Amino acid sequence: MINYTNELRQHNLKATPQRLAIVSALHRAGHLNIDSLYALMLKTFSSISLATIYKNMHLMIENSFIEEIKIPEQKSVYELTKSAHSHLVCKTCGLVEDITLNMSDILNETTSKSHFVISKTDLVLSGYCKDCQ
Amino acid sequence: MINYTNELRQHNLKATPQRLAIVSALHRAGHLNIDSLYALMLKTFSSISLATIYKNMHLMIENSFIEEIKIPEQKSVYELTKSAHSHLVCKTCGLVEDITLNMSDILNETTSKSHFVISKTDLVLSGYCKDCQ
DNA sequence: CTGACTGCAAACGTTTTGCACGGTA
DNA sequence: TACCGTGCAAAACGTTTGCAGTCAG
Repeated sequence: MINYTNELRQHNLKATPQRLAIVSALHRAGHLNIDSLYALMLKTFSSISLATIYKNMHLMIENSFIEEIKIPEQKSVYELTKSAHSHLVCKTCGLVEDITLNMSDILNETTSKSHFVISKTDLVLSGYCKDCQ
Repeated sequence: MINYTNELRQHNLKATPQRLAIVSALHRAGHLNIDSLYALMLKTFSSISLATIYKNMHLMIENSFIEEIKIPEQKSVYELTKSAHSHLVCKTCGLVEDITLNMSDILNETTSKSHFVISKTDLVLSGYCKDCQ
């Protein structure tokens, strides 16, 4: 199990036990919504507060340590910040998976068809995972 | 101003004045969040209830008459269902615009890199519109 | 030692519900 | 006329806040 103490400090965040637990839960699970994260945390911190979870999520999002992913017809999930990528979501079981796709054609097409300057692309591909097809 | 009476009925929805007003507001504005929609509705229906708005949104989403678009760091907006397309969002002024992009390369790449069967793609391109650059 | 973090409880904003009345088909 | 839809008020829900005590650095 990786120790995130230094990473947290580099993002101006104190390495409290609760925070370390949140981060390593995200590391292990990949993607978690608030409820699942809270449920996981309760296993090790029986008295952790939902307020603590929310406060930490905001703080870590502000400091770009984690990111929120909004998903159609599902609750948002959170993940540790990594290099840009897209998401696969299973409509049946809710599984969320990362996938790295080449966006350059899309961005070129956007530039030629609009007057927007794009700084971020969020792509969610919904369908059915291997097990649910 | 287009009359949506028949379209509503085709989707098993009675054409009430409130519902017609919601639909034509969406038609005119293109994309609206709940607050803006409610504010607009109050101009013509001074006693319309937020509960009515919510009930209608759900009903019309279930019947595929309208769709919710989830946007990073902004409130969701709603639009009349049209053929598949992506969205441009301005980080400064919040403007949401439709854009039709060719997704076939992305879908092919996804098929070759994963075991998901994709049925829907949601792409939000965030950046700066012509006026806000 | 000091400021930041935690847990609790209360507050808050948003969305949902139940119900009596009113309107569409 | 029969049912569906509306508006109101209350309830439920998820999230945020204030505060006193605790802990990391």
